[in-house]
Amino acid sequence: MANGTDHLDQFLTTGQAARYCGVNFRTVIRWVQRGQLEATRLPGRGDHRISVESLIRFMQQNGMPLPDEWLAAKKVSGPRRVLIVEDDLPFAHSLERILRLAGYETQIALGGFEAGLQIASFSPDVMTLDIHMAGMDGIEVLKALSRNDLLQKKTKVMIVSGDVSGRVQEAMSLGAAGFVAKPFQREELLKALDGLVHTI
Amino acid sequence: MANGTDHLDQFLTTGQAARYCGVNFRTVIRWVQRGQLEATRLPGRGDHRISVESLIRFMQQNGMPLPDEWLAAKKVSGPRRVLIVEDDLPFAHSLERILRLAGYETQIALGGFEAGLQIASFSPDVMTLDIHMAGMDGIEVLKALSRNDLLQKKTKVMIVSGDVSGRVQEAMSLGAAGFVAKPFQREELLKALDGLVHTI
DNA sequence: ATCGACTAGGGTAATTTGGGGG
DNA sequence: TATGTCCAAATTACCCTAGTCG
Repeated sequence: MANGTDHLDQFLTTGQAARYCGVNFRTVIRWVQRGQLEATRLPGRGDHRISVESLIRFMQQNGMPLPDEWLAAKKVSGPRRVLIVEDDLPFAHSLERILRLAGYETQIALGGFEAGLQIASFSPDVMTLDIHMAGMDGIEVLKALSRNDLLQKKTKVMIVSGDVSGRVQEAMSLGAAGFVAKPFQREELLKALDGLVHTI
Repeated sequence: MANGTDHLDQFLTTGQAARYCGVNFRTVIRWVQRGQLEATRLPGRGDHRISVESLIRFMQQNGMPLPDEWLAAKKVSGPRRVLIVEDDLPFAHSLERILRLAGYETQIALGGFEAGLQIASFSPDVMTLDIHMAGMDGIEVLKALSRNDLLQKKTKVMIVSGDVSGRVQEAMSLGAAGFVAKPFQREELLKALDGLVHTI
């Protein structure tokens, strides 16, 4: 236990997590108790075990620098991932082409249900959302994200829309993080996305 | 070796169990000695063998996260989970009441996007799907499930609908596993569900 | 400047956990 | 690789102090 690099680098003790964060282990315990950091407890004394993924998420959310070893070990995401939610397939593909050329990983969801599935499996950093899709309501997506406490937590929402009417205002007030009007130039899109991605 | 996928994945050594729990193998031995974790001993040196079921029970009782492989392999049993996809909230609640009284765990999704999110987080055994919802198309949900290779794999789909027109036929041909016409009697619903659940 | 609430960290004793050599 | 035993290190809960912020 004097050892910091155990056989199990999947789970960390409070002391190890504390060293990574540069704080006292009591502080880590408080983060856990406040529900800011996820941890499980062992039977017995109730020791905490913190998964590396949880800690990385926590540190990224709080703007803490990640240890170089993790960056080197690629435990931390490489290219940013964008989920394109769009029922107009040709348009989705053109979006995809632009984003891939710019170095993003992309995936396309043709509807709300698929978007929900892929949020979980793809864990995108950003979701572009057309709020005028047949068979689904972008506003509902935002509300559902809020209900499930996922908004801004992991995935930011960028509205892509042809109208600039009240619906966009509504979407922004519901927690969307960005907006691009259709039609747009390649640079506009990338600039807007870049702005979002660099706040993660 | 360190790998958990041995010839015999039914019984684990202390070391394997320890890796799953994120602790040292001595700690596992102590849990066994304290009677908190069930294990059998081999003749000879007295090696411990821990059945996967015992370990799952132990981990669940102590709120430890189970490895994804086990969740995917459905080694984890428990009450059957039903995801109710329904935008008519009063009706959804009455469905929920019936199912909970029958011992199911339930969750309600108010739309397609939420349904997608919850399929991932809730891992339901069955999803009841109204194919006539405002703002979403049940047929699209089935198609999306197929596209993502999830149909029948983990979650079966039971159509709940008021019409018996061609759309239901279409849904069944797309891979829905069951059907209940609205309005229904409590027994009809449970019987249909029971049929599905016991084929899992 | 003082108050109150909150946060980070220290000290202690009791207990659990983990390491080394048999 | 696993076990039993002994021992050292780590962790916890509890209480306390100092610093911060409005």
